[in-house]
Amino acid sequence: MPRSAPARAAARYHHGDLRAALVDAALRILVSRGVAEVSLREVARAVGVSHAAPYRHFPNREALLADLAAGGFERLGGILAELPADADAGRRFVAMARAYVQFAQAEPAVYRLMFGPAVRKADHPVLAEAGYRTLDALRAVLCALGVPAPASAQTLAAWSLAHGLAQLLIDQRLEPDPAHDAPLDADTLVRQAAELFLAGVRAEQPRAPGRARRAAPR
Amino acid sequence: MPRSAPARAAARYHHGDLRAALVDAALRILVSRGVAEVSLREVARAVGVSHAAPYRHFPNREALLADLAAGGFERLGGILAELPADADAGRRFVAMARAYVQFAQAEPAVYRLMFGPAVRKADHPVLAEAGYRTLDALRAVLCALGVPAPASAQTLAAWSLAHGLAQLLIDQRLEPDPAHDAPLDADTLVRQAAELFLAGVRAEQPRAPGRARRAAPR
DNA sequence: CTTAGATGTGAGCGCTGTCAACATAGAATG
DNA sequence: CATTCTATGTTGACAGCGCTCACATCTAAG
Repeated sequence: MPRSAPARAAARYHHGDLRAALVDAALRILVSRGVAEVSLREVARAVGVSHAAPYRHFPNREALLADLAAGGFERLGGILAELPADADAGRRFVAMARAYVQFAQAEPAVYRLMFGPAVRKADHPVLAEAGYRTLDALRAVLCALGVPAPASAQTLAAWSLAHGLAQLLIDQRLEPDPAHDAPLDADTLVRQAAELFLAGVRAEQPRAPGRARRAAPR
Repeated sequence: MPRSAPARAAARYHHGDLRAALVDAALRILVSRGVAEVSLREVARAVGVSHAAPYRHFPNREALLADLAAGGFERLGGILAELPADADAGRRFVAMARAYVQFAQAEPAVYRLMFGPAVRKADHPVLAEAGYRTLDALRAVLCALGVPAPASAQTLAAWSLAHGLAQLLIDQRLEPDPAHDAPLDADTLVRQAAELFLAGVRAEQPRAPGRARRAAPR
């Protein structure tokens, strides 16, 4: 069966849009069988081209994975951008944390690709940029909460909390310890953690009248 | 040159303690060149045995990696256990967070192995157990802080914070955004994050009656 | 039409994990 | 001591992988 618009005949020498088809197949394999199974040869096989064809569109395997990661950043960015606007910045923060972790749980393999070491961001500056922009959404909410500096420890701590929670959840590190029966509802956990964080921010906030101690560490 | 005590002759058929030598060589390669370079054949080469010899001691590559991860848990457990006792539970908590992140930064590849998906804990229950025991140390400190349930959201949030911070740091996700010149001293960041967390815990604490926070801070 | 560039093919290299058959050493047993 | 058993190491092989090359084919510009 032909696979896309410009493909009318069954077997054509030129594919039409091989690059997109490769990314598509790779994503399917990534989601269903894990990153280890995403080989250029397997992807080529899935699309129905020769094993060397992908090299006309990607310099190497990592570049293909980087493309998948970039797609993940796009989806995550869209989700965070379309969160319902809430007057209460605190509720907005909690909602964002929940959406963030839910994304990681919905696409664990992609999430690992986005933030893990599989694709070195040094070789793919687009990804570093995408990461910064994702962080910007978080910054905006925290700014509305009254957190001063844009790259403050609070912002990074918030991200760390969400990232750590996501990571631990998708790597099954928070499975209920057999010693203590805890059903562990992930979403509840995220909400509680986010509120705990909020409590911390609000507790430290009043101490800054006009802003007391700013950067000046040590 | 002979490599260990029971090896006096230059080339013996039996190695003496090949298993330990393999783990040792693997760790060296892991640290110096990354997990991707840790191949059974390369490790065997480094030790000076044939390429199939490792299969007498490990059923597959993942089992060798699991051993490295277990070693990491042991070292981390030792570090956390030997933290200087401090009367103030809050200071103890901050010290623990710092030690935790410092370990991750000192042995990033091992840390990733310990908590990442490279080694499936389902196949290596020893690792899951080790993870729980590491968490126990954290639980103890938080318990001293007055956090009620042992598997409470607070405990998991604390772990998530430390884990996320460690992960983001070793994956270079917190590199100073070129847009904002922040030198980003990791240790300061960890301390601030930990104190923010403490503030949150203390702010939520008084709501629990029957026992106010005893660990009278400052 | 001609030709140049882009895109897909096929063969092949060296690497890997893993297995099976074989070789050897050390320990247990007679 | 001689024998046998078992643990351990070796050799050889297979399939799969990333990647590169020379070549084939298609598309489009001149």
